[in-house]
Amino acid sequence: MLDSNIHQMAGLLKALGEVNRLSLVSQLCDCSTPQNAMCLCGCCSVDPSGVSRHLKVLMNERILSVEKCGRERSYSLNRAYVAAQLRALADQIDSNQEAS
Amino acid sequence: MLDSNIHQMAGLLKALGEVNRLSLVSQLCDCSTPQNAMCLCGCCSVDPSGVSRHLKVLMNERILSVEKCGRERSYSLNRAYVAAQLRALADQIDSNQEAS
DNA sequence: AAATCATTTGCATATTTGCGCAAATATAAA
DNA sequence: TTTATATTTGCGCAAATATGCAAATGATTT
Repeated sequence: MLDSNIHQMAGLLKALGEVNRLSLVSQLCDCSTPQNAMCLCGCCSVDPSGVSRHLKVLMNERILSVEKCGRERSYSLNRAYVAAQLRALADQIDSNQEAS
Repeated sequence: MLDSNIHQMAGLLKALGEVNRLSLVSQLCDCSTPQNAMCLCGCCSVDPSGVSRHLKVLMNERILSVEKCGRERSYSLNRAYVAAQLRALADQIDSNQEAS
């Protein structure tokens, strides 16, 4: 596995590997429509500023997308991208064994 | 997604989401035979005690298995388990969208 | 314009995490 | 038994992280 890929993948996994952030992702995963931050506050025990920061981390890893709607911001999960990354890693783990 | 599953999954992702640990996993992924800790030191810039701690974290998340061989311990990647967990998450992300 | 609502940011703090070094432990070899 | 090798653990430290609160910002409503 290439070094740059390892860094990128580690960044993605680290962003997902925090309970409150994964709860946010899980919540967005169950919604077909984008959700704003206030609404997302309900699913994890963190105040709005904390949620805002977590969403920012998820954005930086391209896990979420935003759309501005008036004074709210609607977040949605980049399903295809995240799923593809996870499957790519799973595929490597499954199939990459070589001699020695 | 169930709360206990979120914690478990977050633990797995957090363990994988650190560059040196993911490098260790990547290294083990490329080997068909188990590797000992000294050998694994080469793939990340961490001293033996650090590697030992990282391996312990990965063990706690069931990502690796050990086998004692004399004074060495041979580590191997639990390919099926890790790949299955990652795919399960990818599947949920792909398919779990519901109304509203 | 003033009030209100949603979100972000500065600040302080507590906790966690990764790290190296040195010492301890475990096991094998001389 | 002494020595050497592999691994783990205690300790301290520095950096990163998560969090809440209060203030700032942006945008809508009254």
